[in-house]
Amino acid sequence: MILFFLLLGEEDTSRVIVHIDVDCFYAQVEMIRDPSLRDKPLGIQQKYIVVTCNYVARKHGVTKLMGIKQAKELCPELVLVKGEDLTHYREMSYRITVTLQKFSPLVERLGFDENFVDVTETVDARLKSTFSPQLNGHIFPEMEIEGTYERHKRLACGSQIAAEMRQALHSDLGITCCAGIAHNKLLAKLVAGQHKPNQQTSLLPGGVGKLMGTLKTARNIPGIGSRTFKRLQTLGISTVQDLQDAPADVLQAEFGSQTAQVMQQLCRGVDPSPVTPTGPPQTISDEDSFKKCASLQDAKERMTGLLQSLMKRLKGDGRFPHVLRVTVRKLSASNKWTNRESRQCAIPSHLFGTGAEETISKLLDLCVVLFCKMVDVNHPFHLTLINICFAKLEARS
DNA sequence: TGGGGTCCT
DNA sequence: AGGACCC
Repeated sequence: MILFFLLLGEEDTSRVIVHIDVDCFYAQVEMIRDPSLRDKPLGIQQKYIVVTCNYVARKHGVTKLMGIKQAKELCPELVLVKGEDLTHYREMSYRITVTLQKFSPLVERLGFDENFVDVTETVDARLKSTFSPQLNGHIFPEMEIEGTYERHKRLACGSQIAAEMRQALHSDLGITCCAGIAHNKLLAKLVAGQHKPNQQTSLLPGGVGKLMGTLKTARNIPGIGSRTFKRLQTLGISTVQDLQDAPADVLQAEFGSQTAQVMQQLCRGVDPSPVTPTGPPQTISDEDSFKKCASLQDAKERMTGLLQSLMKRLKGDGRFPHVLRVTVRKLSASNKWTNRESRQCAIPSHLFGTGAEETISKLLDLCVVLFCKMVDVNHPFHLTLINICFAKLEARS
């Protein structure tokens, strides 16, 4: 049946995808670590930015990525916890993914605080035992339709599984989250945001157009980033409706036929991309930003610190990296971001054979070589960021 | 605007 | 090695 429709170019609406989006993730982790923070306005601080905050702080108008100064003006009682060290967030993030993997092996991470889960097979298995679930949580669009639940058993079953996932996250880890349930990743993610925090929403197939219509601009479609959006605006395209109405040949001329087709599918709520299980990380990196680094000595001290914390993470991972990359950001007249430069080299395997001290010192030597390919240390320089990345992680042979 | 990540060109 | 995207 499915194959027949796909051969006719119809989209596959038979999957059941759950998107899990943790509420104000870093703030929750800190509130779990220190429950006395629960009823206080809390912001997580990285450098001079509040990267996220709890809902008490949001009531006072504090938002994500707000400057400390402005946040304190809006909310003088704001409690700030430093969050530059991601260790605890990373650990909780993986515990969340592991918990979700008990429901299906098809779990895809997106950042530290979002996961997609394809529960199609679980739904099919449950529905075989002639059991008719009620829909759990909110429904989009919000309206009473006769027979809604009967005609959408698979969605209702998915919503029950989502509720069980959220219960497991809460009882096992103390984490609250939102969930979106729909027939593809795009729609599951978008619908999850309809009721926040700590709630879940299921999308009826008939509500796709309305859901896409809630987006302010095409920029709000995941997959259409700032660069692509600027190019669209060049063509006079700004809203989702503009994109839906745009002639295919106009988009093809600007973006090529493949990306043009993907964009026109996305703006209609069509997303055939599979949930791809994430597996162990491809890279392990650590970075630090600062006002000024202007000497090789300073850079070496900073890189040593980064290498020390990277080595601890590597021990937990169990694999060994075969590539080392150093990235710097130079203080630049104009472009604050995208002005990073990087150099990489192979890591000789024997380097991890000896003690940690030895290893770090040899890695630092490699870092200095890479660093000097980007920075003329005989000339004055001014860096604002250094990143060290381990890549090509493989089991030791 | 942080401190991470992914994949593609 | 850089660029786009995501959080």
